[in-house]
Amino acid sequence: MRTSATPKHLDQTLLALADPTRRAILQRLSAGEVRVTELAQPFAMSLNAVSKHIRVLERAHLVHRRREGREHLLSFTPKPMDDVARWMEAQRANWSARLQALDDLLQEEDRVLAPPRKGRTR
Amino acid sequence: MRTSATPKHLDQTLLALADPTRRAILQRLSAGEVRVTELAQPFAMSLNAVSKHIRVLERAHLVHRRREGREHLLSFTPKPMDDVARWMEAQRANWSARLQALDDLLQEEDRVLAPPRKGRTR
DNA sequence: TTGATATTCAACCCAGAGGTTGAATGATGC
DNA sequence: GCATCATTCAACCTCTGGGTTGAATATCAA
Repeated sequence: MRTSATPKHLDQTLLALADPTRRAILQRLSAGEVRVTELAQPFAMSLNAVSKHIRVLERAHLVHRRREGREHLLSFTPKPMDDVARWMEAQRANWSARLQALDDLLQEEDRVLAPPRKGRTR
Repeated sequence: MRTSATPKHLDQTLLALADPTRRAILQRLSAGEVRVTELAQPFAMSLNAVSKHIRVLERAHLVHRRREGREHLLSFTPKPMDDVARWMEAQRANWSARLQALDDLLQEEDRVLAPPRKGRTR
């Protein structure tokens, strides 16, 4: 079934990561499960605002919520980040392949402009 | 002077990447310089829309523009992607360190709950 | 000059982010 | 049952993103 890495997924993951508050949340969460209120405490914004950020992270599947009574325990889910990493790696490969091709081309030009020295030039 | 990797930079880079059109543009550009019109051609949107996307990519320093007469030649600049990769790598390290700590803890608990067997329990 | 081409600028539209406040829901503890 | 605590839902505001169209700018070609 292969759920990972459709463009839509990438969009949501990257969008979720493109905010310092949310990155801070992930950082905190990567140290272990935290309750919503506890998580919100250090931020200079309302609990509601943090709650919304959490929803964005959930939508991107970067955060998982486990209900325990009235408390909601949040944890980090790294898989979407792996997908991003894979995309970036593919991009990097593309890029360096192009540089290699360019390099080859330049070397070819050199060979043409300055043929195997045998006197002759000049 | 160290320009790289302030949160603001990361925000702009990740935001720029969080759009399929812009990712496609980067893909195309990683194969070499392209003119704006040429670049816009395959997309089902106005030239102006593509022009705006390009501006977003420039703001994130993912694309460099070289003017040659009336033509603007665009090229891919990979450095901001490296910064993203570095952040993700740090995050990943954090995460696995936590898993390791958790693992150690569980092992410790095991040792406590089931001490070096010597009969005794039951 | 004049006309065509490459590109941006400007104004506008609509949807969605990111924040607020206030009310609703749902578990807990007496 | 009742007050309290943890959390979300709902409505609202403002700003920005992504798109449009139409006009402006700059270069090329004649």
